[in-house]
Amino acid sequence: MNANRARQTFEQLLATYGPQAWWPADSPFEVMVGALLTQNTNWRNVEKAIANLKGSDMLDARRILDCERERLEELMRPAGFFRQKAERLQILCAFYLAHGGEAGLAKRSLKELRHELLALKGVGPETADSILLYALHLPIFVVDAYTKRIFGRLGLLDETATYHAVQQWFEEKLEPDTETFQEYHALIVEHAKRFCRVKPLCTDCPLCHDCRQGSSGNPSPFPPESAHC
DNA sequence: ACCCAGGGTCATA
DNA sequence: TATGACCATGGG
Repeated sequence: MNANRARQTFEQLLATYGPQAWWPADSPFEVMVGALLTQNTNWRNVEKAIANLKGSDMLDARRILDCERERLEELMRPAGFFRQKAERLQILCAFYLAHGGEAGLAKRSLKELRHELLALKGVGPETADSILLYALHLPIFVVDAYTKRIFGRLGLLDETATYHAVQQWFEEKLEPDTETFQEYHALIVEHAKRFCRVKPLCTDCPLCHDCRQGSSGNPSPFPPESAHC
């Protein structure tokens, strides 16, 4: 009965928030840029940086790679960590071009691509998996701080679990379906922004056992008494 | 004036 | 392997 908690929570999130239509971007390349820029950074700031790039007609791997570092840094400044991110974005662009863009990347296997992405400076597990899932539409589950926080507080995961352990927990309980993985991670982020911040906001949280007690009389299908936001 | 954000790298023990 | 410093902007 506990084996389906991953699936049940997904259904509940989907019923609560509806489809999230992630990743917000006009192209796979823009997804890759966003995945790098959003590292430990509010998405609003990322949008400003991407708007700057678009406004200068610079949202292009070739042009970013050829761009003077200082100029690129200025465009990316709103996204924070702009010096390291400018360097790392150019590295990612070089990788992108070396593989023949999306068409070239699409011919390679998930494992192969993941290994190569992780070898790039500035690309860790979450960034790599975000690119694989949302830019290349490959079925891999993206784990972030929110994922650990939510499922940790629900008592389903050890909050200190490694990235790989958390990823496995989901992937062994769900069918390897790209659309589901895309929707699930998006829903986790949407939910976390509302209810699962560092300072818990335990009010009418749709996942939280304690919050659900008073809301209505419907018997909660989620047993753990310890579950809270 | 603090805390936080859709992480990752590197140095140190 | 496991912490800790560091990176930097902008909103609450």
